[in-house]
Amino acid sequence: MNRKTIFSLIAILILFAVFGYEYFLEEETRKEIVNEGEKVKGDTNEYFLPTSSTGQIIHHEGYSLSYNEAHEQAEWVAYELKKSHLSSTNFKRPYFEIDKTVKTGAAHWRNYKDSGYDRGHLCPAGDRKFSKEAHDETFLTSNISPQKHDFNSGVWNRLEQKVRYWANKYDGVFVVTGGVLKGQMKSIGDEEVSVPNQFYKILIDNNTGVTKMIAFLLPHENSNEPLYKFVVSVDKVEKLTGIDFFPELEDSVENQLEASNNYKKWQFY
DNA sequence: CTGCAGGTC
DNA sequence: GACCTGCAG
Repeated sequence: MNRKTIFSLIAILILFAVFGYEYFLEEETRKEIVNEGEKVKGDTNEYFLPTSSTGQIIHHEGYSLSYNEAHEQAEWVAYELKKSHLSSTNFKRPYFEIDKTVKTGAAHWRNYKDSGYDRGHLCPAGDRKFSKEAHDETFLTSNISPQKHDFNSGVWNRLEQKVRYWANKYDGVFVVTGGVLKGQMKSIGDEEVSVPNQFYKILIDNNTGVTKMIAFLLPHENSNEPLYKFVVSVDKVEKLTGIDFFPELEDSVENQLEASNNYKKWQFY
């Protein structure tokens, strides 16, 4: 074997090493963005996860969800919004992507194209701005529900901003949100993604001493009414959705908090 | 912040 | 389909 041949072989080996390493890095990146959804991540406050009526709970890095295949969207999305998560950084919006960890197949964003409905985030991108990965992860279609644009950019957006206000004020809140997937609903796209007639959002906070809860139930239409007018008991949302929201709480605490629609512990202004 | 539409490659 | 820019509530 002459010297030229040896150099050629070494060069080829180096090329394989470099490309192999790059492929490895890409694999790692993919796992970060769309993990296998098998483990509860350290950042997920499992204690507050609701039950699933569909048997398909998925854990991502930045949020967990229960996917309802019949309606092609999550029945709930849950995550903790810590005070330290609040950030003013501005990431460019990525493209919506099918959530491959949904074994029954998550909806394609094409269902929403020209439907007249927004691809409405359940876990808002604005709540996951502490990292590019967490932000982009909210653009999985398992985190999306059809929403009227006026509603999404209006009263729903106001509520999401209020949640950020409370996360800052009360040093973090745990959030569960979704559409009410019951009754007669319109649907959009070839996969017939259901359009909920109501959306709910439930908050729990145990960071400031006494555990407190608040639940909102909003008709799927824009409104200029103040947000407190949409407050309901957690029990009411449970009856509507068939979901048990905080099963791990001690029963006496759970029963008392979930029956109440008193929002005096939550400061609105 | 919340999003969509249109044009290019 | 991916990517960019512009526009709207």
